[in-house]
Amino acid sequence: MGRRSIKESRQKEIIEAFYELAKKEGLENASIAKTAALININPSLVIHYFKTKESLVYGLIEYILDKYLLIFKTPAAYNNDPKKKLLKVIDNIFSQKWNTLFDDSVSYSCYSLAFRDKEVKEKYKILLDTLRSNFKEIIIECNKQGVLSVKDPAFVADSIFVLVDGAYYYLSLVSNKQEYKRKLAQYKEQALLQLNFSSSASAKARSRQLQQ
Amino acid sequence: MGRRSIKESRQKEIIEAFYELAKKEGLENASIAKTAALININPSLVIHYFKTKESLVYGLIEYILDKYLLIFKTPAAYNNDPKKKLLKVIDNIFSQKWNTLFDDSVSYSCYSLAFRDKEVKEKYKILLDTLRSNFKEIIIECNKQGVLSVKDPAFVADSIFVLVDGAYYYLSLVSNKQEYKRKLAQYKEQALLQLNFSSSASAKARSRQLQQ
DNA sequence: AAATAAATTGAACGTTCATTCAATTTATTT
DNA sequence: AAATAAATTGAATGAACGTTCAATTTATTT
Repeated sequence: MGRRSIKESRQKEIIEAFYELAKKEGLENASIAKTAALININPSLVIHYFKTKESLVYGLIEYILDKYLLIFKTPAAYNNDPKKKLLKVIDNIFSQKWNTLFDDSVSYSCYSLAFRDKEVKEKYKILLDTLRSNFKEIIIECNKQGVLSVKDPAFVADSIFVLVDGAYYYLSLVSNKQEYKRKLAQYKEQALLQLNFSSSASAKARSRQLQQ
Repeated sequence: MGRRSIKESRQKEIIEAFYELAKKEGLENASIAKTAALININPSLVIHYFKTKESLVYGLIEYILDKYLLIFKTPAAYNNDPKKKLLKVIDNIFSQKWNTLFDDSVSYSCYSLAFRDKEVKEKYKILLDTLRSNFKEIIIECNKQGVLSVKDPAFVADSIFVLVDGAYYYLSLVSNKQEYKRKLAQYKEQALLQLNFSSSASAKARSRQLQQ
């Protein structure tokens, strides 16, 4: 009896507000008071749902890490077509949506916490390993169906995510839209190249380049 | 006349203390008061040399960015031997010293400021471009001397730094020392592979893998 | 020794912070 | 309608923050 609990939805609402605030002003400037003001609630209500600010930040990190897995979201129709699935995942990774969603200071600020917080470090490690593992599985599926013949799927999956993380590290600093677009396309091609998918002529030229 | 100014050395001293503090407690928890306490000076002396905390952070960023260029520091004797120089630079990048110097939360926290601060963004962009450019020049030297035949030095230089940044993004989360060492060696080999330098048998195996 | 200017201190300011606690409101059950 | 429990508020706390300003100390020059 008593009132129905809305704990989970309220927590989510608060985390989302906290995230929006952190995007605008930086994680280091995102406070409980400002978060509460953003959604017109009392600061002590935030404390009621997250006992400390620390646990609010943990909530934010889980929220962010969950979003990363969205890159594997592909139409159900692709489930029996691993090649389509693989290409869609790569599209997701190098899409404009993905950029604007994850090229932000909040991700890097949260990541930086891993250096001083063992729990955060483990969570991030698990995520990066999960991303690689999921990708590896798709490659293996492609191998089975004969649309790909990658000898070491785990190695290539790792290589591609290293490429992705390194690519965005640079891309996030590129202000010129033209340059951004060009670079993004180039990195995407390099990813496809690692799988021996490659469409454009320039990609083939680069393939020769890399193989000297 | 009057007293001799020690502005520059004092500023450097303060920045270094601020950096050490930020390494231990995180940039977001590094305050002027704590910095002053660390070197036994008055907090207002910090303000005297850096008018605002913001400019102290700018100083920190410049301090950090300068350190990155140290990877190009090689024995003067290598100046006429670009191959040795190139290999030494790669050694620097993948060395333990480099790791402990730059695998820290402060670097990522400072980097994250680029998303909200145009000046910081430009400084980082210039640094990353400088790293690539310097590396490219060494490759070109190697080409000239016939010890390398890289067709697109700029492209390869970019690829290698993307690899480096992506590699450390993952490596920074690896707690297991064995795994760290193994992965670091693997990424180093991948860098050498991009240049068609490759020593070990496993590297050659991977070369075949990548070229299918 | 007097003049000078930089180095340094120390007290004080208002602001924001996370967190506490008791009180009140609101929805649901009996 | 009474009981119940969660939702929410509001006031208050002490600590830390960045910054100010005037006063003092210290080293150098004339």
